[in-house]
Amino acid sequence: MNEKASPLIDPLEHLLGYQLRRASLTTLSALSEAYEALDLRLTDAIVLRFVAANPGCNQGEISKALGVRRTNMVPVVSGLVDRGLIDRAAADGRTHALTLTAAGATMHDRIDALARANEERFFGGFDAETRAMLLHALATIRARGEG
Amino acid sequence: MNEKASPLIDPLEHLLGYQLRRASLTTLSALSEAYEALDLRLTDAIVLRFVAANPGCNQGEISKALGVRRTNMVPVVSGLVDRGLIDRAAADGRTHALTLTAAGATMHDRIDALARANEERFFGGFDAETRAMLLHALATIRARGEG
DNA sequence: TATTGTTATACTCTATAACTATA
DNA sequence: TATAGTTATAGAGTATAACAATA
Repeated sequence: MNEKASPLIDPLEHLLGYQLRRASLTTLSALSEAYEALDLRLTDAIVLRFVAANPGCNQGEISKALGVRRTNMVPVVSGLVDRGLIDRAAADGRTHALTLTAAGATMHDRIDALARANEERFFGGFDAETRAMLLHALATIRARGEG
Repeated sequence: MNEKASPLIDPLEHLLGYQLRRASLTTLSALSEAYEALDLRLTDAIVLRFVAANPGCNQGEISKALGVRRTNMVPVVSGLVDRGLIDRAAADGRTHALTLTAAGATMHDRIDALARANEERFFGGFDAETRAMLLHALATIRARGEG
């Protein structure tokens, strides 16, 4: 029969938007698999990072920064509180100030180590100038969507 | 009260993996909105492109090329057949050869125009050398995930 | 009146298991 | 035995509407 390795012509090869998606999925699925060892999803890890960087923030602020709906933040934060990784303290009557617990801080260190390893795996082969250029290009692309 | 525009420190700003995701979502959601005028989803458009570039291919080959499960390809192809955009002809007893109908070819032209406009919007501001560099970097990233 | 957090809900996307028919 | 297509289903992710409590 036909034994060609890749019998199809790829009409998307030159489309930057599509290649951006495939590359993004590649790095994120690898990171997601790494986080499984910590029983965390990507969003859990991102929220822990935000709380670590912004102690006392509330979940509405995190939602806005991540560009996700307020409603979808609820089960994520609640889950992290239930697991004892985040502490939720009443700030005013309707806002809760979020901070990492000691267990959350330990988890954050593990997250950071896995994320750094993932960055090294996928981007470590590029020199500093190329990485800076990539970062700048990605920020430019995002700005073109928001503007 | 606190009137800062962005009160949160973004701990993900330097992470290429995360910025890759945000940039990818930016370009894809814009393209997805553009396709709504044609009543097509992103996957529909991609499949039409593959059939256009590879007349006579089957849906298993498309699945493999796109990196999606066989099972999830079924409703996509069936929907395009039902809408008269793709023709499905028995090749052997279990394989169907897919080709574009005349309506499918017309739709493909519209898809291509919208995709080109989207590429121009998000990547047209980069010079040819930068775009080539981006494309090469993205391919390299993907290869590091598959290897 | 606007904002924060919440519940309920629905739709899309993606993933697995199991089945039929065919090579 | 392996492959192509399919069905049913379950899990994520993401969307909207509506509500209570508070600013």
